[in-house]
Amino acid sequence: MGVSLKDIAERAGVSLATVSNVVNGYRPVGEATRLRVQQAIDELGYSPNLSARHLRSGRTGIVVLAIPELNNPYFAELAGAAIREAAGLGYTLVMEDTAGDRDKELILATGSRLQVMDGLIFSPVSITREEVLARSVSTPLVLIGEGVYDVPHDHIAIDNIAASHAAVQHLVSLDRHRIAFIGSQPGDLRQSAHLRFLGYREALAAAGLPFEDDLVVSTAQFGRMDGLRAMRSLLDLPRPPDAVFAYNDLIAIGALRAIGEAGRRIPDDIAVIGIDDIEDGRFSTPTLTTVAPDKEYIGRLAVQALIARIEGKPVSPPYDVQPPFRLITRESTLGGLRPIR
Amino acid sequence: MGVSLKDIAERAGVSLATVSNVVNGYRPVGEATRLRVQQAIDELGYSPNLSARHLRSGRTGIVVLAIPELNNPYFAELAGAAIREAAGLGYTLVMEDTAGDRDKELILATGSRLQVMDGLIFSPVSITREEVLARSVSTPLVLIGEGVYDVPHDHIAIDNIAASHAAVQHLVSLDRHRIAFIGSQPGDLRQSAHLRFLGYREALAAAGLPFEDDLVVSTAQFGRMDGLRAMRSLLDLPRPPDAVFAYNDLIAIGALRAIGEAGRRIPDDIAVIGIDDIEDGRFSTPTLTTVAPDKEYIGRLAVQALIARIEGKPVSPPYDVQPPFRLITRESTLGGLRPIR
DNA sequence: GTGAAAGCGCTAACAT
DNA sequence: ATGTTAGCGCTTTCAC
Repeated sequence: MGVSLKDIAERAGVSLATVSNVVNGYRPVGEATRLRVQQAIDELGYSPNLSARHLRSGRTGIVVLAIPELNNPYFAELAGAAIREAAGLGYTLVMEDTAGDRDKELILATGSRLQVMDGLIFSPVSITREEVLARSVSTPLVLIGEGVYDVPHDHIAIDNIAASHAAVQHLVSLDRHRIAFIGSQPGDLRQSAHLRFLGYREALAAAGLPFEDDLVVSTAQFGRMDGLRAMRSLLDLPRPPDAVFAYNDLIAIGALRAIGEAGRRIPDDIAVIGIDDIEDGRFSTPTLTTVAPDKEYIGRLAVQALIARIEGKPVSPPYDVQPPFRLITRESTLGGLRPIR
Repeated sequence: MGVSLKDIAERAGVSLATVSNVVNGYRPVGEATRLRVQQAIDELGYSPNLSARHLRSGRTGIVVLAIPELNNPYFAELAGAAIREAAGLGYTLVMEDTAGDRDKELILATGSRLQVMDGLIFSPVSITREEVLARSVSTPLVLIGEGVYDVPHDHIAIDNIAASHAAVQHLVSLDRHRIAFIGSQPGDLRQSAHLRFLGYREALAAAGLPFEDDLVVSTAQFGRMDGLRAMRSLLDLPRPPDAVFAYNDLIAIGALRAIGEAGRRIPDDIAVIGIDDIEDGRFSTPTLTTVAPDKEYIGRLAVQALIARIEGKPVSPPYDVQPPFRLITRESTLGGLRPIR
C-alpha cells in the first residue's frame, strides 16, 4: 500500500488527527505544526486513501450520470459539462450507458448498485413513473429529460411542448402546410417523443392546419439511420410533406440525407427542423435549423442540485426546472447558403 | 448505512467468514448453510460495500479512461466499447476529459490521483516520452493513440503512417496531383499529426508527386471549425488543391462545408478523405471517404490489457498492438450519389 | 466446513 | 491546539 496518515504522523511527530486536520481542514492547526506536517506529506508523497475515507464517512464521492445513448452528441456534450461541474465540486462522475434498456434502468432506479454511489443523475426512457415512485432507497436522484414526471425528485427538462410548438410554428411561418413529424413512439416509450408530438399537434391546430396520420412516422431508435428510413417512407407517400419536424437533430440529419438522395431540394421542396443543436447540424449541408436547449446549463445544474441533496443542503421541495431553449434558424428552413460565421 | 455482512451473519446464525464465502466463493460452504445464508441475503437485500472491500484488498475497482476530447465522436464511440468491457470484467470505468491540457496529463501520468484508481488507459497528446518514463508509480498504464512511443507500457495504436499512406494513395489512384494535408501541428503537439504527415509525404513521394509547403495547413485543435478555417485558407491559394487529406473526420467534415460554401464540387473539383469513420461521415452530404480504425477492438483490448496487468496475470513484456484499419470509400472521393445501404 | 479476530486507513467524538 | 480511540465493512489467517 502507499503512504498512510500514520506514516506522516510519525514523520512529523504529531498525531493522526492533526495530520487529518491539515489535510481536510476540519479543525484549525497551528502554523508551525501545519508546516511540519505539510513537509512530511510532500516528502513522502502522501495522498489520501479514498476507500478508507469513504468507508468511514459513508460516502463514496461518486455520482453516476446514466444516459440512454453515449453516442448521441447531445448527451456527450451534456456529459462534458456535468463531468467538469462534478470535478469542480470534488466529486467523481461515472457515466453509465443504459441504452434505454428497461432492466438496466430498473436496477439503477431501485438502487441495487447504490453502495457505490452517493447520487444519481438519470435520464430514463423505458421506466414508468410508478417504478420510480416505488423506489425505496434514499440515495438522492435527479431526473433529466422527459422520461418521467411528477415524482418527488429534482427534475430538469425543457418544456417539450413549448419547444416543439416553437419548431412547428417556425415551419408554419414559412408557409408550410403539410408538416410531418418523425420520431413518435409506439406506446409510451420515451415520453418526450409523446410530448413533442403533442406540441406538434398543438401548433398545427393553432395554425388551423389539419392533422394527418400519414405524416407522423415512428422510429425504433433515435439515430441518423432511423431518420433516414422514416424520411424515405415519407417521400414514398402519394403527397409527401413540404416540411419535417424531427424529434431530434440526429433524426433530422438522417432526414436531410434521405431528401438529398431523393433529389428533392431543402428547403424549397421540404424544410427540416430538429431539436438539440448538436454540432453536426452546424456543419451539415445544408446546415440544420434547430431548437437549442442549454446543455451546459442542464449538465451543471443537475450536478449542483444532486450534490446539494447529497450534502443535505436544501430543505426545499424538489426543484422542477425548465431550462431555456431558443430557436436557431439555419439553411434547412431558411434556404440560401449562409457561410458559417 | 445499508445491510452489512454482520446483519446477514446474525440473521442466518453463522459467522461473518461464512457469509463472505457464500458471497465470494473463496472457500467451499456446506449446501444447507449456503441456502440459509442466501435466503438471508435475499430477504435483507444485501449488497457488499465496495469501499470496505477495496480498503481491505487494496484495490478500488476503478479504472480511468483519459481522453483529450469527449466531444469527438471517435472517442465517444471508443469509450462506449471500453465502458462495456470494463463493466463485464467487474470494473467501473471513469472517464476523464483532459482537453489535451498538459498539467492535467502530467497529474494523470505521474499518478497523484492514483489512490483512486487501479489503472489508467491514457490517450496523451501534450506530454512527452520522457515525462512518461519519469513516472514512478506502479499503477498499470495502457497507452492508446500516438502521443508517446517506446515506453515500457502496453500500447495500442494503428499504424498511422500506413493508414495515412493508404488514404493518400487512394487520392493518388483517383489521379489527384495537388493533394493537401490539414491538421499538421506546429511543434510536436499531438504526435499522431506528425505521423500522419509523414505518411502523407511518403505516399506523395511514392507516387512521384512533389511536396508543396503551401498545401499543408496546421490547425489549433482538431474539430470541425478547424477544418473549415483551414480549408478556406487552402481555397484562397492561387492554385488550390484538387484533393484534401484531413487528420481526422471532424476536420474533413469542416472541409466539406468550406468547399461547398465556396461553390466548388466534391469530388470533381476537390476530393476529401479523413480518418476515424465517425458516424457523421456516413450521413454527411456528400458522404465521407475515410480510413476506419477498429474502435470497438481498441476499446475492448485496452481494457483487457489493463485489467490483466492489474490482476497480475501477464509476465509478458508490454504489448504493442497495431489494430487493423481499412479504407472505406464514399462519395467525397468517388463521387456520384450512393444511397446509404 | 466453520468460527474468531486482526487490521486495512480514515474520521469524528471525546479528552486534554 | 492537539492527542486518543472506537469503529466503518470487509477479507483473510489461524484456529478448531
